[in-house]
Amino acid sequence: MSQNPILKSLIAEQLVSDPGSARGRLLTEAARLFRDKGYERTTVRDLAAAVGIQSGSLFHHFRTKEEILKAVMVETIRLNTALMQAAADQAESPRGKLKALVRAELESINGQTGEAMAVLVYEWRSLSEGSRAEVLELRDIYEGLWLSVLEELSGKGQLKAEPFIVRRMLTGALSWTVTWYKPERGGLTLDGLTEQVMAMMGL
Amino acid sequence: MSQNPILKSLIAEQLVSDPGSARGRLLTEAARLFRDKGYERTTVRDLAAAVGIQSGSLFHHFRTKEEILKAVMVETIRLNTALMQAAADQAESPRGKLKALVRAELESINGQTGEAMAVLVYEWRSLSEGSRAEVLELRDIYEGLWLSVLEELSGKGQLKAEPFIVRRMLTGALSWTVTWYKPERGGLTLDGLTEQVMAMMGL
DNA sequence: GTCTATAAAAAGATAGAC
DNA sequence: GTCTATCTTTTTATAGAC
Repeated sequence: MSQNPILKSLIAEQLVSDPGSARGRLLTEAARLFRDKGYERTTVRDLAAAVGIQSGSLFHHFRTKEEILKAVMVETIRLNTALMQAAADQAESPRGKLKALVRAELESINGQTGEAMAVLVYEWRSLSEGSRAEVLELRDIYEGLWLSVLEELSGKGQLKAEPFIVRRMLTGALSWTVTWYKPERGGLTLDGLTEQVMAMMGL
Repeated sequence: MSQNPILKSLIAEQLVSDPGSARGRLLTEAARLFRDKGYERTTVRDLAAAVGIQSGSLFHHFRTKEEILKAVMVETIRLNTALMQAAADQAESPRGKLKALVRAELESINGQTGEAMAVLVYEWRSLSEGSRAEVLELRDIYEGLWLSVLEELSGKGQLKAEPFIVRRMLTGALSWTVTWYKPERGGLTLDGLTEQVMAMMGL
């Protein structure tokens, strides 16, 4: 199992769980179930069965079911903030940076960690009030990354609408791809999809 | 209670429930609860309380809780197909038609029927397999309306990306506005938001 | 058409043995 | 760290009176 160097360093810093560990495997399976069935429809018995243990044993790892949801969200946003940062750093021009961000977010949503990204976007309501604050704080960092690139682009007159509105439109549009984009069949590659998104914005 | 003439004629044809009727009021309240708490977190007791009856009495109107979800979706898509058709018919040019569709969908999502539109988009997973077919059939008509306008625009060389991809991006982007767009505070009107969306596409 | 009462099942969580 | 067994609560749905 070869691992992304970014993921590797986050694991070393204990900011995300090793996918090979018991906790990591549970969170991976939880993300998949939460995306497919929704958090509420997923029972603790489903979660336990997915990693091959009994439901009672789950509570040795997490105090409540909601704590699992929160962990999925926190670790996902930490990982993806690092991924976006790395993507943006690779490019020089503002346009190149935006394209790299779009590509990276599409990859996250439709790739291995896609389940977890979808959970982050669509299961917000199921997070308890207390947990929201922590996730929100992390999300602000993530969004700040996007905004700084969009504002740079806007400053050069290359953006046709307001940066914060463009970002919100992109959030909706890119996350929605999880419901329809199937890279396996049909000729549209991730790069092709990225191009379409950029083209749509006249970039 | 003055009513939209389009809504009025749909009620007359018994394609959607009168919001004043018992059934109509229940569906309105159900849509609101389903959007705010999610379908699964909303109990039949919540639904009953929202219209001032006991939970047992609900089952005189609907056989199951899921039937309520399905009814919300079916009636919402019927109403909105009619609304989009009327909007598109008002404009002459392809660009004008697209703008009218964007405006109308934003209005639906963020206006009085917005709760129900959000349910349609975000509660799809909670619909039983059997019910999906019926809703899907109606959705195809709705989407066909958008596609014909986008293809017309594309034929004139005014669209920078493929019609079906643009539509899917718009679906995600416009429905996502329900999570952040607050017309009351902040200066952005619905027309302003519509302009931003069109501008983003270079239109 | 709504009420009360309750059946029947499902779900989150706990306790103690191994 | 996982198992079995079970408690407690919640939830959908039903039955029959009014």
